[in-house]
Amino acid sequence: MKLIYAGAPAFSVPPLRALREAGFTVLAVLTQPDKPVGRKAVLTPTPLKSYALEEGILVLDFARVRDNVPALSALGADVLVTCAYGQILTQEVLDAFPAGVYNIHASLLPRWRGASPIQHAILAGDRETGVTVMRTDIGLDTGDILLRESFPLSEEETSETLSQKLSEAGSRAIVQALRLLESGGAQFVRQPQEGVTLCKKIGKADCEADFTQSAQSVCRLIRAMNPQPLAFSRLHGKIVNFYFAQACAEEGEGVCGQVIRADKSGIYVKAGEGCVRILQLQPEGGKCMRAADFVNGRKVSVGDIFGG
RNA sequence: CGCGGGGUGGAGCAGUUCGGUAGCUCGUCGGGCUCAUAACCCGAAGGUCGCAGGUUCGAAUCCUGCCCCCGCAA
Repeated sequence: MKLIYAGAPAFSVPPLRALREAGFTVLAVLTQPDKPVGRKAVLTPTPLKSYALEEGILVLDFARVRDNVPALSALGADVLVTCAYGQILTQEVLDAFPAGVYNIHASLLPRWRGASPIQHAILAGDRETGVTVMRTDIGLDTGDILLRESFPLSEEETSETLSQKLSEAGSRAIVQALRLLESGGAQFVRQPQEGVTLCKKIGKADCEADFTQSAQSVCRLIRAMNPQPLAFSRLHGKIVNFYFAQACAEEGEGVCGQVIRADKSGIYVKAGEGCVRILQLQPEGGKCMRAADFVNGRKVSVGDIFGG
């Protein structure tokens, strides 16, 4: 079975590797054009493109796939596998693959259709998550399900660690899925009407910690936004990004967002319910550091208030 | 030329305005106290103050050029 693989972020690399190791022929990799990254706006290829180039795979990085259907068809692939590709496919694109278009999605559909399933599963405190391989249709992650792989989601997981696990699960799932297709044993299940949730792309504006909420919620936000784009708050008028924190029961006088204890064990911030023990953070303009170091440099002390 | 912060012993910072023997907290090592300790007390080691040049009797500090790190925005 010959295929074209579409993706972009690091998340999409392992499944491609797995498909090739499983013996599938990857005719080309479809990805996003290089984008300017960082302060110096250095033109940077997507992780998937870098991998493809190293492996000597043909790379197609159209700004708009929909305008390049003939070029895709010309390769003669049976299927298109997509994984966090980042472009909406048109019917014309879907029709260009005789054996169909399949997507690896990082949630248990129909929950968390959309752009940020991993972050939202953590934000919502889901107890379970996983990956879904579905037959792509014209809707937003609405296609029929071929198979899913699920596992428990602990309160320790960050988007980074969860993303790795899901990427590995997705690798196993897509290989299994394509084998089912080849053998003719594929069975599709329509997505249920119940349990549908949507998630949009996450921006920095969604990352500001609200200490009037429960400590658990704040910690979920921090875990969901680690390592990108990072949950934050303001202290003395400057932005402070949070890397790691734990909810705890520390008691103390103060308003929500106020520091009730600060020592080498962490910075304890009073929340709507419970207390957020910050363990690792990064001041605006500075490097990521342990809370103990931040306290050491006298950048925060008991009574200071986050969120001002 | 998108806006801004920063480079000072192993870590986090002060000192730079108004040049004059390099300081604080933590860590490390040694010793002490203690049933014990992440607690406390005493002591020690450890720094080309990002790099280069300039001004000066004297530069972390003033002037010029360069390198590197980071936040926001894209």
